[in-house]
Amino acid sequence: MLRYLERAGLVVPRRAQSGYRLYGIRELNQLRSLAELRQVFGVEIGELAFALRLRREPALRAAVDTWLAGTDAVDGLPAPGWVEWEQRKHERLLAA
Amino acid sequence: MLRYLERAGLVVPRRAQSGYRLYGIRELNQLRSLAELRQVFGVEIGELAFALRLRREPALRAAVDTWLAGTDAVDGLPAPGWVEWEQRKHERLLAA
DNA sequence: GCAACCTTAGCACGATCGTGTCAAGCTTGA
DNA sequence: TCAAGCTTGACACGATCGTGCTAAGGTTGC
Repeated sequence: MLRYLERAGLVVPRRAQSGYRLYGIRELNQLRSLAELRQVFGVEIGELAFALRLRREPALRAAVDTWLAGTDAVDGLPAPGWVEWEQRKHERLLAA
Repeated sequence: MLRYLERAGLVVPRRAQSGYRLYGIRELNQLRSLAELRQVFGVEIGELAFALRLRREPALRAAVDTWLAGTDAVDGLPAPGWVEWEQRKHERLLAA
């Protein structure tokens, strides 16, 4: 389990010269609050790792933000007839 | 596949009275850029859904931000001896 | 009215997740 | 030196992901 979290980059302990993992209070706190996050919000490990990626890769963050902006941008609009019409047309073309 | 994305809350088309899904240009754009996100950045569907959750649930966002702040906060510190010692002690106690 | 298309529900199936356990070897402390 | 404890690598195993397909039935357009 600890090695799994380490591979995910979430809780990475220091190493002694011998290679032993050194879990300090910092890591213990991370482990405790991670368990809380999972229990309270149902956050998966991969999801938290993704949030970490978002924070470390600005390009990814920008791309995701852009995508999400397009998602909930104009949500309450009534469907204009032409959209429905366009939709039919595109559906036909979607065979490709 | 489309129904899967819909259940994930990522691409949710309007519905006709009959129940038919109405995919307009907006949804087609979402689908296209979603495919690009996945291909370019290796983003999984669940991960994007999580980013959406982050944007919609402020409490979750705050909790995750706090956790991440603790993760990469003081990363370059040399290990003080007492941390190593504490680590031993806590390890003994971790049998519980 | 009928063919073509949509709906949901459900099963299948390989891939990955999350976790545990076992084997073989290196480290450490008394 | 020797037992206890750590390391990595590997396998196992249920659960979920991502995707496709089929079945049974409603909608639509000609």
